[in-house]
Amino acid sequence: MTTGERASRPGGRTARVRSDVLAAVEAELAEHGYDGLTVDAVAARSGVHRTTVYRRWKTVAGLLVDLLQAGLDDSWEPADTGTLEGDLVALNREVHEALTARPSVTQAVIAASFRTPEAADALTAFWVDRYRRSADVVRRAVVRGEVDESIDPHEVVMTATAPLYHQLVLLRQPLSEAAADRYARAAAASARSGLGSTHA
Amino acid sequence: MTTGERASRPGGRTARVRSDVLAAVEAELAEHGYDGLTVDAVAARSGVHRTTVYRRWKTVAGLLVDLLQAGLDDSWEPADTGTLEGDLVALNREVHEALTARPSVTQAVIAASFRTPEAADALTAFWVDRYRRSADVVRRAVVRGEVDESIDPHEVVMTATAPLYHQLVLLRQPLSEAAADRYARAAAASARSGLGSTHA
DNA sequence: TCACTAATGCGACGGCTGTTGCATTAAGAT
DNA sequence: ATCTTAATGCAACAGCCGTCGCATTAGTGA
Repeated sequence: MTTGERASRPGGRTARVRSDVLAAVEAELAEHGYDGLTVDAVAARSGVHRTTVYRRWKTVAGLLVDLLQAGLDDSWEPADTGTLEGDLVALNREVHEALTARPSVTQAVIAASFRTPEAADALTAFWVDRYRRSADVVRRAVVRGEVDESIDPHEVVMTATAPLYHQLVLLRQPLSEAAADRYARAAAASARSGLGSTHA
Repeated sequence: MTTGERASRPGGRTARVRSDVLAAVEAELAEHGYDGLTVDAVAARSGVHRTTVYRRWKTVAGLLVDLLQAGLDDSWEPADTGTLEGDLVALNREVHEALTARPSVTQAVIAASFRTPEAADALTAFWVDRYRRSADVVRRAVVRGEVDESIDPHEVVMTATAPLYHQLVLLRQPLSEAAADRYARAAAASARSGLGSTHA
C-alpha cells in the first residue's frame, strides 16, 4: 500500500472522478451487495461514463480492489491490553465485527477474490500484512514472559481467528461474539501451556 | 441426499443426458477450472443442447451442485484410530487432500457458493452433515474417558479443521501436511486439558 | 402396434457486457 | 492567453448469456 500514485496527470478532474466512482461503489455495495454490483450501475450513480470506468478499473473486481486500497488504514495495529488473552479477544472482536456487519465489505471482497486473480492477490496481500502486524501480540507476550519463545506467533493468531472466518464465511452460520471470545481465550490458553510450539 | 428422484419420466434418455452432462462438467472443470466453466462449453462437450442444460440445471452453479450431490459418498464417516489425536489427524489429512488436489472440486464449489444462494445452501448442508458426523470422534473420546463430557464436540472439530480452510482457501497460501497434523494435535491437546469446555 | 406426452432439439430474439474509433473537455506548461 | 495532450464523453458494435415458441424425438402405457 502507499503506492505513490505517480500518474502523469493527477489533477483535479481525475481525482474527482476517482472519488465519485469509489463512493458509488460503496453505495451500490451497501444497497445490492456484491452480486448486484455492476459497472453500469456504478457509472450511472457516479455520473461518470461507462467507458471511463472500464478503462481505469477494467472490471467490477478492480473497483473493489481500489476501494480496498483506498480505504486501507495504514496505521492499523492490534490493541495492547496488557495480556495475550485480552489482545486476542480484542482482535477477534474486530474480525467478528467486520464479518457480521451488514453489508460487509470484507465479505464482498472475499467473494470478488474468487472471481479474478487481481482481487485474490490484493486480498492475500492485505491479510498477510494484517497477520504480520497481529503477531506482535504474541511477541509482546513472549517479552512479558507470559508464553515461551518457542511459540509460533503466526499460528497462535491463526488459531484464534480462523474459526471465525470458517464459521461466518464458509459455513455461513451464525456465531455470537461470546463464541468469538471463547476461541480467542482457547488460543491464548493453548499458547500459554506451550501447545503451539513449532517443535512440540 | 438420497432424494428419491421421483421424476415423472426417469427413463433412459433423461438419465443418459444427465450422466453425459455431469461427465462434461467434471471434464471442463478439470481443464479450465471453475472460471472457465460455461454452460455452452458443457453443452457442446456433452452433445446436449444448450436449452436443455438451461432448463434442467438453470445455472453453472446448479451444475456443480448436482455434480456434488451425485458424487456424494453417503456412507462417509470419520476414521476410528483409537485416540482423539489420531482421529483428528486423519480428519485433517482428508481435508488437506481435498483442498490441495488439482483441480479441487471442493474449491470450485466454494467459489460457486459465492455466486448463487442455491450453491451456498447445498454447500452449507453438506458441511453441516460432515461436521455432525465428525463430532463422533469427540464423543468416542468422551466414552473412553479421554476428555471431559463438558467438551463441545463441534468446537473441537472446528478448532482442528478451521485453520486448513482459512490458510488454503481464504489466505491462499501453502500449508504442509505436517502443519495440518500440528493443528489436529493442538486441538486434541486443548480438548484433553479441558480448554474447549462450553462453560469454561 | 399405436397413441400420448414428457423431454429434448432447434432457431431466433432481447438484454447485458465489454470494446473501439473518434470527438470533446480540461489539466498543466509556456 | 494559448497550446498540448491526457482524460473523459459519446455512439456504435460484437459477443455472450439466458429465454421463448415451436418442432421433433423417444419413453410409457394401452
